[in-house]
Amino acid sequence: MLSFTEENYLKALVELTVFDADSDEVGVNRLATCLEVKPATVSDMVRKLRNKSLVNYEKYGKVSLTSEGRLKGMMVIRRHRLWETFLSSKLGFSWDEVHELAEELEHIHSEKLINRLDEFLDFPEFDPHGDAIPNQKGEILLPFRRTLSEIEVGKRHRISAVRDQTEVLQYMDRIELKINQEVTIEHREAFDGLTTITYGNRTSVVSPKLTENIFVVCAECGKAKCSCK
Amino acid sequence: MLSFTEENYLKALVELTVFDADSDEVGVNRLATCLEVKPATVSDMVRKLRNKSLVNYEKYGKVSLTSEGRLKGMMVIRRHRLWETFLSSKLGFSWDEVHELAEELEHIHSEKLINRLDEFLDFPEFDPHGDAIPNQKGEILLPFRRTLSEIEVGKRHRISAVRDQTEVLQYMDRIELKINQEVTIEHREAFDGLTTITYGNRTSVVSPKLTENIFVVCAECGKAKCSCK
DNA sequence: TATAAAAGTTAGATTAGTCTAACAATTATT
DNA sequence: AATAATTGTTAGACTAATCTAACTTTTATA
Ligand SMILES: [Mn+2]
Ligand SMILES: [Mn+2]
Ligand SMILES: [Mn+2]
Ligand SMILES: [Mn+2]
Repeated sequence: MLSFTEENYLKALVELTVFDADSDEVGVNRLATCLEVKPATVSDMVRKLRNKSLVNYEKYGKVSLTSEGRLKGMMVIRRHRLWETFLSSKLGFSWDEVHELAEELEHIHSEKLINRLDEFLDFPEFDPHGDAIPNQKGEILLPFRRTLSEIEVGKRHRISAVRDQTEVLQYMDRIELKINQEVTIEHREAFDGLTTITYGNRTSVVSPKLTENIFVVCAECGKAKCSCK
Repeated sequence: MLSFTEENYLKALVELTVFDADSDEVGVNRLATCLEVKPATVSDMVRKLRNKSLVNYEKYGKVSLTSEGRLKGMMVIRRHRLWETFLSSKLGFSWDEVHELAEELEHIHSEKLINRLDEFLDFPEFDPHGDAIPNQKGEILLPFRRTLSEIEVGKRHRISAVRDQTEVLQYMDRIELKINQEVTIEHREAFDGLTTITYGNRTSVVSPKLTENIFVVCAECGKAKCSCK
């Protein structure tokens, strides 16, 4: 049985090498920053995870997940996202409150519990932030993702997901920007990336700090990578 | 914030000094047995809990809860019993499965979560084993309890609660003995305590190992201590 | 390519929770 | 009251997860 700590390392590795898909391996420093511990701590820990066949790693090399490690990490994310969905849809928590609670709940070790919860929630596909929920086998829809900071001016898009960070979510609440809402970029300032967006009957000027955390798809075809005119 | 371990010590102390109410203090050995650790471990730990003002204790003396310790312990039990109720009533787990899962869930630290859960479950008074659920203030109905092994022959009683032990619960399922069922003792063998009981349209011979774990009240007045003829 | 910077490792310390083995205090029994 | 049994404490060791400080390897740059 894995400890909370080991599970958090595997979860972070999935996030760094599967979701943020530039590379399927990652350095010790990067992992340390992400987990908010010192590189020395990570060095020790990845050796331990290698001995359990959960990661590939050798001294001074990069770290990557084995298929077993990837599955274990994916299951932590499945639990996290299902609990977030439960808290939001059944207990009425707002989308900026659920992540912190799910950080604890994700470590409850019972496959039966999580599958029953999945059923109770009617097998949701997405969590409250628009992130896909891995299935029982650890499989997940991994769409190519594009952020509001990358798309061209003038074309209608729809918000599909948001990075799960309290401040982002609370800010979006404040300007009434929601998942599934259609958004158009009116103007993007080359100098500092300040962006004017319209949505519903509103117009807002927002910074890259926000637009980099919002994922969108084409409003017409529903895809992030599309060839609609 | 208390660790899992500290919470388990407080929970055990509530069980030993509040529920099993012969005395409001307990020795190190007893506590050690109950927690399945060695007395040496308990000696260290209770000193630590005393320094946090959660227990009263001095070297070679007995251990008892302070009011703060009692409240903290009671809240662990509140969480445990609410999660058991959730697992049973919403996720369809059987009464012999819920305890083990609740042992993990009881350590999720969020008062807001547990109060929302309470509301979601419609403020249940009892968990699936008939145990009262402490309220938000840590108050609990503490009925005088009498077991099936103690009551007189011939008088009708009703099962109010069962000690939460997997084997007991599974055995009761097997002989179709349920909470709220009316039971009469037909005969109790003085030699070994073997007891013949009737309930519904059945008769069973059961041992003290079972009857000592089943709590009953008078079928007429609903009290454990009654003067009905 | 030589050197500087960045990335990564190791050694030694710390904290929480546990253990065993030896010892000390309290309580029960003759 | 003396002795035995029970109960409880202490010292020293171990594991997991973390840190700091010193050191080494790899990578980037002049
Ligand atoms: Mn989250
Ligand atoms: Mn976590
Ligand atoms: Mn229980
Ligand atoms: Mn527990």
